[in-house]
Amino acid sequence: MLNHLSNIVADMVSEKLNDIDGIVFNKIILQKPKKPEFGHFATNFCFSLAKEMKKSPVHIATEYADIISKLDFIESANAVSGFVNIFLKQEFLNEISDDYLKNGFQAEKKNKKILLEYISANPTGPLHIGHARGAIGGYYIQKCGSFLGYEIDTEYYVNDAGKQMDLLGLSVWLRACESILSREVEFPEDYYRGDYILDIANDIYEQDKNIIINKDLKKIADIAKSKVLDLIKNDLSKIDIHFDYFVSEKSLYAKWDDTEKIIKDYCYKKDGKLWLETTKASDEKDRVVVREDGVPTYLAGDILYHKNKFERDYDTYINIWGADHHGYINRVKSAIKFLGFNEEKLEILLSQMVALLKDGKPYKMSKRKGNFILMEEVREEIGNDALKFIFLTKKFDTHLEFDISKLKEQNSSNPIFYINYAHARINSLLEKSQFSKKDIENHNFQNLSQESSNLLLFALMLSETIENSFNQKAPNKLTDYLYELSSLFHSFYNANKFIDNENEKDYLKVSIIVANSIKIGLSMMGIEAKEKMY
RNA sequence: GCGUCCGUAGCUCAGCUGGAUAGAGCAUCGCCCUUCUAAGGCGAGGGUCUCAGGUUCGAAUCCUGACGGGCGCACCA
Repeated sequence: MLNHLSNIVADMVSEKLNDIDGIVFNKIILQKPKKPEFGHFATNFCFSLAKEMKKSPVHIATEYADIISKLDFIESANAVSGFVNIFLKQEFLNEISDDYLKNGFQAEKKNKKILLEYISANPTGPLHIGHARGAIGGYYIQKCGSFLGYEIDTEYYVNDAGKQMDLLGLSVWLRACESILSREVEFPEDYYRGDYILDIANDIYEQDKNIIINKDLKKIADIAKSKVLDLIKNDLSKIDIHFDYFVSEKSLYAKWDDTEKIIKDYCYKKDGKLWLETTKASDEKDRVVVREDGVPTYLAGDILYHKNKFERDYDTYINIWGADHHGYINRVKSAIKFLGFNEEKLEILLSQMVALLKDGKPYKMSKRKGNFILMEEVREEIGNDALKFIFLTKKFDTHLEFDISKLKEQNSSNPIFYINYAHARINSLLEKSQFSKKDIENHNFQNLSQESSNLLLFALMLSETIENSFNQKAPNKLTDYLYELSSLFHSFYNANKFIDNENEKDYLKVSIIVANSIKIGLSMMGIEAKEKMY
């Protein structure tokens, strides 16, 4: 069981109070106080008890602080205007630290299977910077989830059916006609531009020129799709993203007739189309699933896809969608209900749009016009680590604003450098010290100052930070934590000399724990902590 | 118009299961390298938490209503 420090302490305090009083404390919630002098932990439960007990919070706090301070792992517990501020004993901190150094964080299996679907960008062009948020966010969710003991499979839904595929085929063919066959062609307004279209055209022509000459659009589209998908996979592999499954939309349609039978009670015909009564669930209007010409709509594909997903029997399904799809949630959830599945198992995370600026001005991207910024382009410019970190510094549902020009000049102002720097400094201190790492790890704290115990305590709170971040799907909780931890360390470093200090072993043991937490934290983002900065 | 996300320092954003003096980065201005990595630290200035009501011992946080912005409102994906 992954036992978080604040839980351990809260449990022991609750238990003690239950023993002496009629009131049952389920669990006291401990907070990290704003100021270090308020203690290692603080709790405000006296405020909520005041009404029930008909006593003033201050009175209650005084009474309980006295009891709490008698616990053998507590150094002191003080009542301050209704709060109880708790300081832990050095021996207790030592015990927790040794456990951390020896066992790390070992999460027990949660026996919960999660299917995480993310990115699922249409295979009509390489990934652009707007996709990066979902991509990196999904990767993060997967890492944290696995760390916490969930079993997570990842999946990419490939929209390889419909009009856009026709358009992709046509775009490639037209480019081939223009550039290879030197014919005069007229491009429709909304065709796909970009160099990759020409590359694909060239490839196909080299492989079998007849495909182009005979204008075999179906075949062209088919080849183009798989080539684009390869491009996407290649971009993703560079940031270490790999999927367990790719599911093709096209391949699902073979089962449409059977599926239609299951939901037929919720369907009706009107104007030659088949409608789904999604208003009977939670939607605002009914939706067409099959058009007059017999071609199923995109929703039909999603019905098939979610049927397919739910038949695979996971405990939870997480989809990460772009926020522009939010109107789609009710439709899909309605359909899942009609199929006889529990739609509450589906959690949809909307990642808000990334608004791009260029030199302070709004920068509009359009895939079809070809004026989009590729994720790969930015990755090459600023590197894997910065790309990943930056996209995780904000909640999914915050609108994110990036200035492309600034992003490209990221240097010392980039927080990832700051965090790595702390890690590298610790590494360097350990090299400088006359004591071996083993000596330091085996050392028992002798004389922890308030600053050092504060730093230590914060470093020990890594696991609960990851859990909170995962549960709330808020990656910024971890990036903020790592930044703050690094900041505490840098401060401490500047204020204290480590080597040849009488407290050298104390300081270095704390530092090892800080470095561990930084390392594990960064690994959740697929970033390797640096041992050296130069 | 309806739905949805949001509105906190000059800018980008934390803080939101109600609690101690509302925080950070960037930008601006000072200070700290004969001392372990200055890609660092310390300090200063900068706020009517959009507005108006309500709930309460206590509201940036919860509720209602305005106002302002992004996105969506397809038989496109």
